[in-house]
Amino acid sequence: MERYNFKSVESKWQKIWDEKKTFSVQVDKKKKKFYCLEMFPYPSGKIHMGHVRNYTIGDVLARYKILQGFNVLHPMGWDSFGMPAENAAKQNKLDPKEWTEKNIANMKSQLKKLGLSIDWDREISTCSEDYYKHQQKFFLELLKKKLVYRKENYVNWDPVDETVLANEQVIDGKGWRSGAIVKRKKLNQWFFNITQFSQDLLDGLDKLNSWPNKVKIMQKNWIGKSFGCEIDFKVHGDLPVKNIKCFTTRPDTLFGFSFLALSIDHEISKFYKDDEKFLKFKDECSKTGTTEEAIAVGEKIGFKTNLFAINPLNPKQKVPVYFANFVLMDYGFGAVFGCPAHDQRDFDFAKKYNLEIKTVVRPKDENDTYQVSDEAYPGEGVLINSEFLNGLEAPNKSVIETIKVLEKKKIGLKKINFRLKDWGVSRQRYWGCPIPVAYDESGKVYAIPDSMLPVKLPQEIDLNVKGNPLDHINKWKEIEIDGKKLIRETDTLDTFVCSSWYFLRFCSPDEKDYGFDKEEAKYWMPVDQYIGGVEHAILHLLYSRFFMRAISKDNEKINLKEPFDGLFTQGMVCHETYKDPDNNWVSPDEIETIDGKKFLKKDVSKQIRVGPSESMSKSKKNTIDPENIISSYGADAARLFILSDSPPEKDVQWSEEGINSSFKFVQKLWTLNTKIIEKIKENHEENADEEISRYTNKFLKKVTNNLENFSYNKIVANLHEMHSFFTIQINKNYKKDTLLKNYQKILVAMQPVIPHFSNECLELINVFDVKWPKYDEKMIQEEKINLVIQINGKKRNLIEIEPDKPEEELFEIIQKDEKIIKYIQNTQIKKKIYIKNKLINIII
RNA sequence: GGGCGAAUGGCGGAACUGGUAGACGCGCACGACUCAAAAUCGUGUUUCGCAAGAAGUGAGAGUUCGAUUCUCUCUUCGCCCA
Repeated sequence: MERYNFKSVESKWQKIWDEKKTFSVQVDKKKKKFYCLEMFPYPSGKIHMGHVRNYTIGDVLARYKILQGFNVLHPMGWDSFGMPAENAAKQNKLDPKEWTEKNIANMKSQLKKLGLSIDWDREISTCSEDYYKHQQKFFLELLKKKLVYRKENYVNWDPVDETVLANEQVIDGKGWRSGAIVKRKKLNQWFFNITQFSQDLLDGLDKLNSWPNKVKIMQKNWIGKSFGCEIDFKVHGDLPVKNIKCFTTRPDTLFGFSFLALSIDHEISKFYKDDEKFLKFKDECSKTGTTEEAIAVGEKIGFKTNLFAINPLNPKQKVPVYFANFVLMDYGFGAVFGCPAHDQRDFDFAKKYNLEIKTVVRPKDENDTYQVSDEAYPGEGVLINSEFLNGLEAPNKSVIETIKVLEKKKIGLKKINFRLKDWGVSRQRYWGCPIPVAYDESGKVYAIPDSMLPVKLPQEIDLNVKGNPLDHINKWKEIEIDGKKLIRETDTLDTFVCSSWYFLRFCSPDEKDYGFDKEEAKYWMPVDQYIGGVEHAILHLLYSRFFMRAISKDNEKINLKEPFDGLFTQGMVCHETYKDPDNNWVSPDEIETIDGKKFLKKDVSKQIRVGPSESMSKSKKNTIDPENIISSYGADAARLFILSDSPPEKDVQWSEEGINSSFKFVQKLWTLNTKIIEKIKENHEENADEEISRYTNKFLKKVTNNLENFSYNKIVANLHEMHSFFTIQINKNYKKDTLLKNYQKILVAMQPVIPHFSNECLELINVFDVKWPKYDEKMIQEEKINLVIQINGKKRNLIEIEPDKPEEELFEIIQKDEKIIKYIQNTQIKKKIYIKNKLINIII
């Protein structure tokens, strides 16, 4: 028997798909559309296993939907702006564009080898002028709509990459790419006014029924809506300041007030701009990052002012006003009132500066003499030591009551506050989309006119300069608009902007005048199923939701809020980790297995320690190169394995044994296929036709359900079961037609998972135009049913019965059953429970 | 500290709305083929027990005729936020 030659079969079908443009689609209003999209990759040079998993999952869905008759848009593109290109170019003295294009070409050929059902005619790359031209137009549109603005702001400065980082790009006080400790720096920045949509972005989550709950919760927490109160504190002192505004979610703890803390950027700091001690303090503060986490972990330090604030509920009480490093200017008003007893940061601060710690909330099971001692008590309870507020349930009732009092006295105002901040999009980098504005001498902003778009990136640049390379190219910077000499903006846009609308561009990638065509976008949008890593749960997905709203505002071309109707977040690909005796990481292909133990290939005296399975990473050397896997096992085997071992939303463990087993399974399916083709040549009248039809229908039902529920791992199990069934059944006799028709359906059902194999086998039986096979519910009804017999809820026997037998009849059978009789003789039966066609439970 | 989720054989994982726990795969063991090995095929594989049987889904309780599934308490782990 001929072995299955995956190499020739896979390349044959890939060529056919390419040449016939099998997956190229057009708007067709007669057909229902399905937009299947996986998060597009950054062209780093090579695909990794994470890509293989992501795109295989998407491909299974896309192919299934195609078979179901949908008009499926399944595009692919490149998120091709960003720092790795610039860094690589710097190191190797290359052009970032060349480096990127080379990577794209390589990755594209790798992806093609996976046999994906991609419409490559729609390929886009965010670093191409065709793409970023439209992005610049969107920027200017947003500028007109006042959704983009410029302000001077403290930013997270990455001293290694010499760029500004968004808060969410700072992890543990370090830059997400460089790992360098982040510093504070004041810069003029462009911002997207995402906060204008805070409430809308929050409300929209409720309607996203096909999104994972956890992602919605993460976004909700990120938006961070809180209910509280704006309080206007009266202040005394030797500065010309009368009031300080604060926002607080806990106005009910005002009787525990012991200091007022200001951000070092609060406007009051202007009075201290020549105070050396203050400047020293400010310098100290800038060493702590601006992230909430850095502030929570870092030491709380303060600088005492000459001001005193008055407690609005207790005018006799005066408390000191400090500048403190834990207060952020962009939350609330850059001022917080300190209640040390019930907030841990305030507590730490009060301890350090010897401030009063007055307990005003007691836990429910304590009495009124309760006092906070070693740490703050931020929990629920009852108000104490708070005069007319005493006895109120905190915080639910007490907050509302206190706000009422403050509003009556006209010193406070009920207020909703959001944690979400505006999105700073300026990056001091070359390899990004230029921001299409210019400035005159006074700093006035001028939009670059439409006729001068796109603002192209200059070529032949020197990347080995400090700061932003664009800043150094005067020839490019200087322009003239309407006879006015202006200087261009040299910052480029955050690459998250590029990925905030690429799904729109896929609808009409060749549209010249605008980012998308009205009719095409109307047909294809929204994305029906978006698939990607959960690491983008907040940033990319929230930005895209914002951008969709921002573009839609006052736009006759589109009016859509949510770009992604369905979302699926897949798990990571993991692999065991290995270390040699000297504690160095060892890669899997440097290892040899002897008698179940692992040794270093080049020195077998050195045994390898096997560590836990962890997400594949270059630093731990536990990566597997997909290209090697595909060339030695084939794309179908790789697809089969990456789907088989775990549900798609969970992490999967890559293993040599696993891919090997999938490879063997494809061979086994081929052996079966050969046998079946032989068998089809025969025709018998005495037959097992019903059995095989029944099985096929059951199989199709399972596979269909598993496809609908993203239980792709179970489809692989279904295929194994099918293989065992047919391997045994093929020895029986069938009518030629019955066998052919059933087997054909099974081959089609394989198509989403192992498309090359399926197409090849279908071709061998001369089937070309296929649809997703429907199963017949009638054929699934069992002719015999296994009835469970329980005594006191424990299974004691299993009998085979015809369905829908009357209860009394069953009971008679059971009473004579030898396994059951010993339990029920000489005892009284208290109760019988009968679940039709399932079980009988006898209680004795 | 808060939120979300998870915990099932040696391992990855099945079990639809409470109704046969352990599908399917890996690994392992035995057997067939072979001079031998690899490959392939077959059989077995939760634990204890020769067996009949008993126990068993992180721990403990509860609801129920019946709980991996529902409720409560706890433990451990993961992710996100702090």
